[in-house]
Amino acid sequence: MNNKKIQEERIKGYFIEATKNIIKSEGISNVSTRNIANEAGYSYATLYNYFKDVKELVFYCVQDFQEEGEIFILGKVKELSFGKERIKSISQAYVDFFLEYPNYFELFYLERLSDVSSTKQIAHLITSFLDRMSKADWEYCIKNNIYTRENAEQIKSQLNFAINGALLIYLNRKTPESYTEFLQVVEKLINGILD
Amino acid sequence: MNNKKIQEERIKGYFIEATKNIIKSEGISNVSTRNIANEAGYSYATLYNYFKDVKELVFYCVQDFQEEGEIFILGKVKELSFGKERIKSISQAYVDFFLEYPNYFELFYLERLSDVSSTKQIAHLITSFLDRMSKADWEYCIKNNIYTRENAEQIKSQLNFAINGALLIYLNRKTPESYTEFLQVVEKLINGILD
DNA sequence: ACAAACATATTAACACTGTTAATTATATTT
DNA sequence: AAATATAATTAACAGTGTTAATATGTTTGT
Repeated sequence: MNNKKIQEERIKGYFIEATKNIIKSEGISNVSTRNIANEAGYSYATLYNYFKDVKELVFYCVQDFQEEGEIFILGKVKELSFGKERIKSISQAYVDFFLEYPNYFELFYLERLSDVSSTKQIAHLITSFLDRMSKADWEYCIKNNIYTRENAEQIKSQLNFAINGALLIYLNRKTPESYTEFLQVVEKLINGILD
Repeated sequence: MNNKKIQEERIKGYFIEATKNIIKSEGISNVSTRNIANEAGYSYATLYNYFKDVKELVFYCVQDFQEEGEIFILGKVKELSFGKERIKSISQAYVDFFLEYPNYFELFYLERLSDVSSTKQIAHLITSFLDRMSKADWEYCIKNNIYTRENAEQIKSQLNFAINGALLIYLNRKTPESYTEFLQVVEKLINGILD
């Protein structure tokens, strides 16, 4: 009974790993059942013994990619102490992460959700990512009267929406046109919201 | 020479009209060459005599949908006079428009662009939509010292990113879960940015 | 009026896609 | 070793976008 579960999880893991590799290297538009199965070393139909559909499988990658993101972001702010400046740096690093891995942004925000049960949790995982990364800093700011709790909630929400909106428009609508221009826009945006 | 151009534009129009109808009623995921051609009264391959690919055709709909949006938004703010409150109402109406026609938001922001030449103009049309709708109000505010020009640019940018980010997360990630909750979030967001 | 040239529309075909059912292969249990 | 359960595979279906070859209609020159 337990062995069966372990083996099942292992095989699921092979499919997830294969999917991750394809998203990482070729982007989500190149993800297909045949493609995944080939990379995983199975036939394409085997996938359906372990996942409801290919969308469910694809969204299983979110968790792992987010762990990558956490490491990426924390690596960029590790020598900073809690506070407003660290929130700025985390926000900046969050943008940098998706600039370096635009395929992840596609998965996180652009890909249509499936109607499977786990969807809600994944969606929550995604939308609370930035907040989670800067949680301690916000608490610090509130405790030190830099922001009121109410004020903090408001600004946090603004920041999250604005940053993801900016990424959406840059990555999916190529506006502004140049990379450096976008970096300037983001910097102004973050400072404008937090100050 | 001119007749030919006229006829060509007419037939293009039939395809665009067909595509618009499908997007409107069934959503962008149900758009297909066969589907469009059937609605337009042609064979699916005929499409390629008039458009480089189906994505080019699909993005031709943006202009018409935006005109719908303009009418929708202006209809909701027509008795207001220029100023900050009108910017708020326009922003609110902008959100309302995409809440009523989420398929349009998908096309405007979620659909992957083609690499055809006209892409850049369409992308610009999309990303400057909200700014265009409130252009006169911003000028009014600057002239009346409600905002400095620099300040206005900053806030306009924040507003645009945040609103589209909020729509992205609500429409594509179902966060927050309820409609009414989202309306509250948006109202707070708009007020928070503009005040 | 007729044939040649051109423009346009259609069908057939290709290489894909996700998904399901039937079939085969592999373990497991009796 | 035989019977049973489990898992993986192939075949098939109904789609997709796109292209090439074919058929149709229109215009032009003789």
